[in-house]
Amino acid sequence: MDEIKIVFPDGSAGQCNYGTTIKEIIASWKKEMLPSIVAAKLNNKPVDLSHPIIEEPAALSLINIEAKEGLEILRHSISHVMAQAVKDLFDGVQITIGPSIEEGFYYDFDYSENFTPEDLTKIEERMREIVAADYPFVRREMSRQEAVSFFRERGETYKVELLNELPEDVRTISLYSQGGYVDLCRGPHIPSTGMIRAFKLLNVAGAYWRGDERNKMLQRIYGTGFATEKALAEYLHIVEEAKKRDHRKLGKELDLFQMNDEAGPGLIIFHPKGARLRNIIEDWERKEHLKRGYEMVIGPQILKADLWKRSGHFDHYRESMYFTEVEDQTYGIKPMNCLAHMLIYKSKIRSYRDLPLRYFELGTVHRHEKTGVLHGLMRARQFTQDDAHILCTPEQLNGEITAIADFVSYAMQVFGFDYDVEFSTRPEKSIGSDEEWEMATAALEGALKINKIEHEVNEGDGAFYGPKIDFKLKDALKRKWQCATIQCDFTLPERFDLSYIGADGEKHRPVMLHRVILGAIERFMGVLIEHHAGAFPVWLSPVQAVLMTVTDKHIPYGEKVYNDLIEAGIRAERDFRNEKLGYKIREAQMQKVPYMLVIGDREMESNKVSPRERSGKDLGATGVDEFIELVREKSAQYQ
RNA sequence: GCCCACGUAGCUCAGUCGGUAGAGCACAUCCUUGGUAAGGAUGAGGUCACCAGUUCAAUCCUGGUCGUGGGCUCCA
Repeated sequence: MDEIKIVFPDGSAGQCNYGTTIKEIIASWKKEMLPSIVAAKLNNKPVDLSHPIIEEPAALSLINIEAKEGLEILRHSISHVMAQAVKDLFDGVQITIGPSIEEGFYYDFDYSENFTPEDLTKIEERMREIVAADYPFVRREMSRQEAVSFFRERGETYKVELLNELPEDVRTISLYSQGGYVDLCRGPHIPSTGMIRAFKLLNVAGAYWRGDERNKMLQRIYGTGFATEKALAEYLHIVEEAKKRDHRKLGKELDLFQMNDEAGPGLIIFHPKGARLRNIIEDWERKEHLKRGYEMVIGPQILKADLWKRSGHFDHYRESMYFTEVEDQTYGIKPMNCLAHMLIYKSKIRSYRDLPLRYFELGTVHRHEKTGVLHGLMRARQFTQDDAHILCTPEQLNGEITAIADFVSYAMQVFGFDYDVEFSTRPEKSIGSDEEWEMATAALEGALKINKIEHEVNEGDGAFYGPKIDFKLKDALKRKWQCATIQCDFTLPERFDLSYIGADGEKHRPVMLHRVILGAIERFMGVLIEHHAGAFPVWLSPVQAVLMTVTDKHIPYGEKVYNDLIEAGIRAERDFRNEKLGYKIREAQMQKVPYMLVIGDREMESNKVSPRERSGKDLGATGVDEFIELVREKSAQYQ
């Protein structure tokens, strides 16, 4: 067979000689495209550009460097270049794995010394040399046996381990090399190192071999790469922007909360303004839950350990719980709110006519999170969930899930977020029977299907007592945050022997849903802070307006206006200090207060205020009532 | 919990190759009464995270503890 029929990416037909490489085909077809093509797909299989065409049919499509897939290949190739640079510079380094990840790539190394930030600079320099040398990425295939002895000879024991753990049926192993560096890799890769134009090494971190904490800690170098310098600069700019928005930084600057060494790690102390913000959110929660048929309940903070044994928490969640001894009794400090809700249900005989019962609690829980995971408001040891437990008949399950999904959708709209939905199934460590899990899984999945809710599936990611639907909101920087979740639980009603009397006069087991809407209020506040960069919309602003006098003689009138605003429920503050107006404005601006009300001669004479928006826009002289109305309009969600 | 880095005034940070520290902002007092992002002067403020060790001498070196940050594992 000398001639092979090929189908070009645009669908047109052509032919080439047996063994012609894809690169050669593109060169003769549309040469100008070559610089932006990292790899190709041959009959939908990703391959290198150096791949020869030796089979029919040969349908080609190209992978552009700017496309998601192209970027992944580019980054993966950069990680190989980085590994080469590290091997060149440091003796005795063992390479392990180095994939591309969402925002870049990493490579894990086993090395006796620690890499320093200066080392990163050196590695980058060496990488630039490798890029300048324009080494081709060469694919080589060998048998499993050959590959094992090849890496064993080179002292790359991690690669040998990887090879040994490949499934039996993998017989041929592919290796990629560039400029003397060889790595075990499936590929494809970019044609040569010269194609790399924009990359940066970001930081060094520890990472367990194969992500298992029982294994050795390796050193991971993170980096990122883009098709162009411009795209890299844009990415680095977003990283900077994220740093500026860091809720821990803004929390301090805006005087919202503190974390205090003396109080303990993971414990949040809300300052007046942070407490106000939190109260606004919680008021909104109560109002919305009452509207939707929830009843508010309040459980105790500690419950006897025996009860936690009964619920299964003692066996499955003990490591994350705090315990305390009182009068020879062990009490568990609640890490979840469900127990008291179970006891409320059990306090009397329930009829099917009572269901569904929806118990809502802004429940404060304590979880003994590992120190290394604590992160400002996002990950604390004490936090408050907008938690509810719904007890219903199996038939009602669908409607309840639908209603929750609607609630979440409404909440996200009110707070201004987009979101994704993820569905998680049974994890390894779980309680309950197979049938229960199947029923619960089918119920959640069914509701998603009926309501046509688009979602991803995370196998094995569910809670230990049931499968769950997670809603991940997306903030202004497109970062995802876990907030709402719906978890189906057939186990707890069983363990607590919950029942209701059905229309048939018989006892039946109710089904339970655990759900949160905003999740942890603390985390949600953290997300809000970062989403708005601290400049909250009027309805959420801890301080909605600052009154500022031009001179001391305006203070009496200022006090009168202040009283009017406070009376009307506006969160106003006074800045009547002996400072210039510009100074007061600057301060209010940095505190990101939505309105600054200037009070001088003109306002005093006309009985008005002059609001200046946070944007810098001057609204001109406005009656006090008129201003109150304006703020009310902008706070409609809250009223 | 694990790996690495870090911890200096209320905040942001400088500094001391071992001889008990400094700036800007904030704060206080005084002057100034000034219309849309910093008016001026003076002053107060630190057991250099904590505990040991080495040393004539430790904020600096060593070890430990606590905390913070970036990750890993885990998770609302």
